[in-house]
Amino acid sequence: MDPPSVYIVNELKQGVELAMHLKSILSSESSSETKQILIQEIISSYDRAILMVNWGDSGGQTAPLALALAPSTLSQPESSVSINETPRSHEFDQPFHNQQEEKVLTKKRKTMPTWQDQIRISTDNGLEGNTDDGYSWRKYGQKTILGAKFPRSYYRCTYRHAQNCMARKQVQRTDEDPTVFDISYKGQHTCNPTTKPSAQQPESPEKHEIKHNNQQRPLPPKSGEMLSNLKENLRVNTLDLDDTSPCAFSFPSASFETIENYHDFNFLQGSPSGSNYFTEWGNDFQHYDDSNLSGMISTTASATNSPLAFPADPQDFSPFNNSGFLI
DNA sequence: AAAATTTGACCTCC
DNA sequence: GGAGGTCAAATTTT
Repeated sequence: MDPPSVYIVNELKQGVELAMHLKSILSSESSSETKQILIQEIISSYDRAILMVNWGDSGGQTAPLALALAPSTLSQPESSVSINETPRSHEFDQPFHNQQEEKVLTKKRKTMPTWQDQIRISTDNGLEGNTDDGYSWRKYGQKTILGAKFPRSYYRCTYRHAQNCMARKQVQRTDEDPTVFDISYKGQHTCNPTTKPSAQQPESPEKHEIKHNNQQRPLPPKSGEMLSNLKENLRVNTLDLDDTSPCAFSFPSASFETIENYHDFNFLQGSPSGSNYFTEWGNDFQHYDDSNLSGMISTTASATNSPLAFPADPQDFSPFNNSGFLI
């Protein structure tokens, strides 16, 4: 489904407005920082518009999460979000009902996750806690990665067993900037957010590395709140989008059902292909690598003191809500 | 005591 | 065989 032109027009209009704003302050006393922000916003706005156009040409595939997350308002200068379509692999294994069956048929279990898409989010002040996405996660592993200075941590939804929620994410501090974290999401949250404790959720990936600040904010956040957080903390950079064109916009169409709640991306709704992920999850509960059909979203984010809301999973088909963040 | 994290072992893929 | 991902027992934290 193509994004309605109105969205594209809005982005372009915003770009124009921002440019005008910038023009008006160029000769003023405004700090160079403010100008920089405006410039970045202008660029981001146009980038998003371009993305939308490209997306529209991509044959009905959904746009990347980051596109939806792209803030339409000025954001804090120190934050940034960039989208990286980074097809890491292709996750098209056949769905199996159990591991045995899978072994019999293919002898392979797809342990290697297949991260298909990557969104880069980064903020400046490298404090932890900023990447809290509103979901409750349980760390289940850590691995040193070849060539990486810092180990990668693996998390799964706290409600994995209680609610068969197979959502996972991995976090890795980037080599270049220790204050920046790579956060990749995989799978969908099938847990019912409304049943989650309203207070205290562990969670930010980084919390494991630095356990001091601000953790425990109520979860899951209301969607409005999260959107607000996003807008306040992130800036979108649409770099690298074209590098991986073959896989760009490869999210299952349903992915945006979550996102639309934040940005009114209603045009994503009703995509024909999104309805069966859920079933697979339910049946294939036992193996860890079941999210063949799901797109992977990864973000690079450095934490800040302010919690950064981020939809961990764009494909939440939970019958309870579409946003995945309903209270 | 329960929940969460740590960490070495195990598994699968390349 | 190596790398990355996950499991699960041990340990730590709440």
